[in-house]
Amino acid sequence: MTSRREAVHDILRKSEGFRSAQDVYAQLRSAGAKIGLTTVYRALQALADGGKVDVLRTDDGESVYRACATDTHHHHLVCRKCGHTVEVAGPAVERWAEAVGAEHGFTEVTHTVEVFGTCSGCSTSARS
Amino acid sequence: MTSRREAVHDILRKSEGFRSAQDVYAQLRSAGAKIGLTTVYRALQALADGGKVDVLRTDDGESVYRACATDTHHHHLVCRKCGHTVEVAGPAVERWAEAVGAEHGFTEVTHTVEVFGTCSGCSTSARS
DNA sequence: GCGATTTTGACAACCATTTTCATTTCGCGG
DNA sequence: CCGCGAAATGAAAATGGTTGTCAAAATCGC
Repeated sequence: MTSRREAVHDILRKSEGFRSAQDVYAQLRSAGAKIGLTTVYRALQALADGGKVDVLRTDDGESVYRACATDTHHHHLVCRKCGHTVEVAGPAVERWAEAVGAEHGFTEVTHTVEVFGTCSGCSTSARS
Repeated sequence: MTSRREAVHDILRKSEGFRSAQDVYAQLRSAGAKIGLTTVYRALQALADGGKVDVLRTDDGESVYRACATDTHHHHLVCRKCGHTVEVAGPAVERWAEAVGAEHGFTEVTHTVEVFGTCSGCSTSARS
């Protein structure tokens, strides 16, 4: 684990929601770190490859990253307003995906699931 | 519904799996149509906005499109090898997403789900 | 300390997608 | 059919997230 990867991982550990490479880079630079954008991308990729970080694609096509709170398989419930993110287990989804795959003769079935909503904090402030 | 949008929609209706804008453009041009890449993108966007076409983002971040076989809410089971796609209903997923959202105090809950696997055709040929 | 290997950073390159703007097409009413 | 305003189009330029390149720096293991 090199110092740059550690710095990148640290930012994600201290963040609550998903962060883009551009975000992480901007934050590190404004904190005075000497790090290149390419290095940020590569660090994020290495962290993701090592299972330390989750990646998802936004509607815009950009990759965003979040430090894993748990090693177990999980999904994300993300506030569409503030980005607040909760890791959730999805046993019902796993079962459904397996069943649907089997029903149509598919093997090696994998799935992606993301859930979006408005969190209680944002619902409350939107009303005031 | 303009002639360009109709042409684009036609390509998707005659395709089985998801197609990228670049694919659709290449096919239209090689069939002799005089159409611009930008127009393809805009036609796809209009079709998606009108609910006639599903969009999803690939792992590469590229958008791909598929004509909707049904107006009802559905998900996709996609072969990772050949692109063969089946539309599937997911009542268990809907219930789970609602429950998970409610459990964490979220409102206006939406979800994205895609399922990937190797279809029976590809499993069979991979073995030969 | 040393050599081999890996990582880094700045810059260039890539590529899907969107913007710009002049032109064409569309849809409607007369 | 014609005229008109609005919408759509196409080509070229621009955008911006991401990756490749390559020399230099850092790391690793002995």
